[in-house]
Amino acid sequence: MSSLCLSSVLTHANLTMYQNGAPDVLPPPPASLPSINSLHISNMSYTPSANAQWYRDVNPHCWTADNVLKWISDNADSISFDASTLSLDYCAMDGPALCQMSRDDITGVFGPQLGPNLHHSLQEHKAKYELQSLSGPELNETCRLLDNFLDNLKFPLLSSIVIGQAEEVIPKRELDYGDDYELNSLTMDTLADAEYLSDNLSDSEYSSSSGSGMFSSSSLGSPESGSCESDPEFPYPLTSKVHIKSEKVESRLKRPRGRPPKTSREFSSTIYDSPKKSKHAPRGTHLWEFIRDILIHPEKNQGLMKWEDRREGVFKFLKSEAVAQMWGQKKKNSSMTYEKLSRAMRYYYKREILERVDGRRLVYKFGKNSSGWKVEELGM
DNA sequence: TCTTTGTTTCCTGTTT
DNA sequence: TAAACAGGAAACAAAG
Repeated sequence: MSSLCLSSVLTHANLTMYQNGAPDVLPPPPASLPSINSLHISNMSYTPSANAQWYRDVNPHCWTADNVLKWISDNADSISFDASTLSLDYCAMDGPALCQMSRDDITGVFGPQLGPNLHHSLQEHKAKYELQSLSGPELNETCRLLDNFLDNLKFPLLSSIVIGQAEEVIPKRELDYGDDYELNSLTMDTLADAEYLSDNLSDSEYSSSSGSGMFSSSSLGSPESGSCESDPEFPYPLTSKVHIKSEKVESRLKRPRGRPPKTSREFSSTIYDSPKKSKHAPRGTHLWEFIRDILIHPEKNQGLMKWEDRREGVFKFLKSEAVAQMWGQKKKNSSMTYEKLSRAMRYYYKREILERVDGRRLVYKFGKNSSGWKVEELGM
C-alpha cells in the first residue's frame, strides 16, 4: 500500500474522531494494515487542524494499534527517519503493550535513532495523563497552553517538554493572576533545545523544515548549551520574520506606516479560529506581569530570562525569541517576535513600569510602578 | 456607544 | 553587517 493510502486511513481516523468528539478508544484498525515500508508518511494531506496529534488527547494506555502506528509515523517524520527499515510487526502493537516496553526495549525494536525519540515521546504522553489525574483544571489549562505553544513551533524536541514532571505542585502564590497561565509546574529545557537546534540549522534547513516539521537526526543535539548569553536566537517557523524577509525581497513597495488594518478575511478567521475567546480578558495579563512571572520562578524558567540584579529588579532576556513566542502563544498570536515585544516593553518606560538600562542589550529593569517581583513582596 | 488603555504592527534611524 | 534599541504612527481589541 502506498504512503498515500496509509495517510488517507489516518486522515479518515482523524476526521472521524473530530466529527464525533474524541473517544478514548478508536475503532480497531482495518484488517489489512499497510506495510511498514510505507510508514514514511507525507503530512501533505493534512490540514493544520487535521494534522493535530489527536492521540495526545488519549491516554497512551488506551491507544489502539492505529494510534500507535500514527504516533510512530509522526515521530519518524519529525526526525526525517526512514521508516522503511522497520518491520510492521513491531508497529502493530496497541497502547497497553507499548506502555509495557522499557527504553531499552523500544530502542532495541526501533533502533538507536528512532527508539530514544519514541521512548521520550511516550514518557511525555504518559506523564501528561498521570499529571492530569493528579491536578486540577488550572494545570490542565497550562498544559494545553504549553502544548499548543510547542505544537505550533513544530520542533520535534520541543514536543518533549515536561510539564510538572518531578515537580511538586506549588500552591498558587498570593499574586492574583486571574489568568490562564501559571509557571509553577513548567520546565522548559526544550526551549533551550530549540535554541540549540536553531544554532545548527541553516536558513534553508529552517525554511524547508518549517513546512513539514522534519529535521535531520543530526540536527538533534544536546540541549546543554550552557551559555547564558542570548546570542543567536532561533528562528521559529511560525514567526513572520521569514515572511517579512521574502516580502522585502519580492517587492520594495513602501508600506504605509502603522499597523495594517485587518482584512475582512482576517477578521472572520479570527472569530472562527478562537471561539472560546472571552469578551473580557482577565486582569493580570499584562506583558510586564508575564515577564515578572517568568522571572520569579527561576527554577522553572530554565534559561529564558535571568536576574542581573535581583534587588534592583534588573533582568536580562536570555532567549528573547522564545519568550516572545510564549507571549504570543498566551495572546494567541503566532507572529509575535522579540522585536514587537520589545516595542511594548519600551512603552513601559514612560509609565515607569520599566526603567531604561543604557548600553546593555536585552537588559531591562523594573520601575517603581511595577510590583510583585521584589524579594520582600514575595516573602522570600 | 464612546473613550481609554495596552498592546501590536510596521517603519526609519541609531547604536552596539 | 546584523542584531538590538529607540520611538513615531496607526491599528486593534478589551475594558471602563
